[in-house]
Amino acid sequence: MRRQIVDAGFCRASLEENERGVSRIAFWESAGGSSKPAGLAARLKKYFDSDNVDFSAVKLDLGDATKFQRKVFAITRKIPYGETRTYGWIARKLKTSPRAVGQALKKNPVPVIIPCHRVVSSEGVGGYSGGLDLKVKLLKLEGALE
DNA sequence: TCATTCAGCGTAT
DNA sequence: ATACGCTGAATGA
Repeated sequence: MRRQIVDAGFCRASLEENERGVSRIAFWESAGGSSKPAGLAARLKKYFDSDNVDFSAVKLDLGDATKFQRKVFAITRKIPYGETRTYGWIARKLKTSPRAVGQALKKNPVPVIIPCHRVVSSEGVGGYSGGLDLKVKLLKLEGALE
């Protein structure tokens, strides 16, 4: 398993990948520091620099995700950069409830690559496991939010 | 147009 | 069996 740190100004991210694919991304607050991104890490960095980076081909290792969660993740990955969908929109596609969708998204092990921040509530932005402020920042970064 | 309520469904316990 | 959410629709004022 390989682990890299991406420094992105308003936050830092750790990126883990193994032979099966990317397994986890986690964020934390940043206050300086350094790293040398390469490969996918470089693309993540580019994304944080406000570029439209396409992660749709990135291989993922979803680990212990349930079947339902995988379905939600698959749909979420197809939401284009700069666009949003509602929990209800995904729920209708899967014939389930919006709440169940939120539950599943909360378990997303690889934010950004699976863009769960693009899934918002019908009124407002909804929640985010990495902190609501980060969700808002990502959406603004993509121009999906004023 | 708000503010509450509650239906609905996957998970955790 | 039961309680809880990254919700949303219905209800009531």
